[in-house]
Amino acid sequence: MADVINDILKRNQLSVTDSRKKILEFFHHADGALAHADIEKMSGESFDRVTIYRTLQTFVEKGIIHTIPTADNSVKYALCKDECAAGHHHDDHIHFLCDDCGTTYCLDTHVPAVQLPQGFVVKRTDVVVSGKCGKCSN
Amino acid sequence: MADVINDILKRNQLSVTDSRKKILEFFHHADGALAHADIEKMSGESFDRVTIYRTLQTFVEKGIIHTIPTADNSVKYALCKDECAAGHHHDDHIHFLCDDCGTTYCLDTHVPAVQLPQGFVVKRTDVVVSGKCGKCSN
DNA sequence: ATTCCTTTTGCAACAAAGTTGCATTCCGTT
DNA sequence: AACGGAATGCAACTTTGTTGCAAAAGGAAT
Ligand SMILES: [Mn+2]
Ligand SMILES: [Mn+2]
Ligand SMILES: [Zn+2]
Ligand SMILES: [Zn+2]
Repeated sequence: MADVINDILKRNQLSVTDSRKKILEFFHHADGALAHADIEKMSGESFDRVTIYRTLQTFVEKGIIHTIPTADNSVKYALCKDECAAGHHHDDHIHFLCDDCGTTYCLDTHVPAVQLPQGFVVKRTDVVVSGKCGKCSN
Repeated sequence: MADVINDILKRNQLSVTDSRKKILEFFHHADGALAHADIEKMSGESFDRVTIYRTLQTFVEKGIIHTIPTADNSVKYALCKDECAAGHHHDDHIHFLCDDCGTTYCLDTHVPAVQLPQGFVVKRTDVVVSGKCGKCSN
């Protein structure tokens, strides 16, 4: 486990620090996506708020995690499953936000190709579905 | 013009106030979606920041405008073209965010039906595409 | 036009979220 | 062990969003 974490950081030319290891572990243990606020709560007094901001930013830039837009002004983050590299994300899967339990899922469904007007160039497509997840719909 | 604005408010059982008229006009004149910050800049000293928050919230509840999630933690708002009523939005079109000019477009393309795992119930689907718009891609 | 009641607004105070600069500490290498 | 660059913590600050309450405005009735 510790090896996996270590590897990810080294592979991305990032020095292995306590905060980075801890935050990466949070993502690995989490069953859904995490918001900045989630990490802040989980970490308690371990490290500074600012460090979390900077770490998340670094991870996104390196292609270790990706962002998930939500309708309520709260970006969430999740591990990139696909082979994402610095500056080149390929997280073309759809996301699901459960209105009940609040969990954000990365689903295996690929985002569909969308039809756009003449001249529009697609860089990124986000599909965010909300409703009730499997656990909450019964 | 003033009549149209007036009608929308009355139809939704909202009293016709300066701020509501002005904000509705902003949306009608805008070629794209507007963020809270945009409206604040446009209105100058006309009315209070809090009024803008409350007005946007009211308009969303009444089905006059709808929200558009973005990856950068800034919700945008646009007029509902479709027949949306209080508590029942039907804005099932996709959105496009231009990375160059910042404009957010409501496109006429309908959101696709997405395949979800067993037990997942869909309430809302947001498709947000980003890249370069027609004006910026040349 | 005046009155009356309800809704909306503005203000102030506050809370939460995010940013920046800089000194200190830590990491990786020599 | 020592060094240099990168990461962290802290403080100060800005921006964004929320809440309570008194004043003002809107709409309906007289
Ligand atoms: Mn994902
Ligand atoms: Mn729209
Ligand atoms: Zn759920
Ligand atoms: Zn553009």
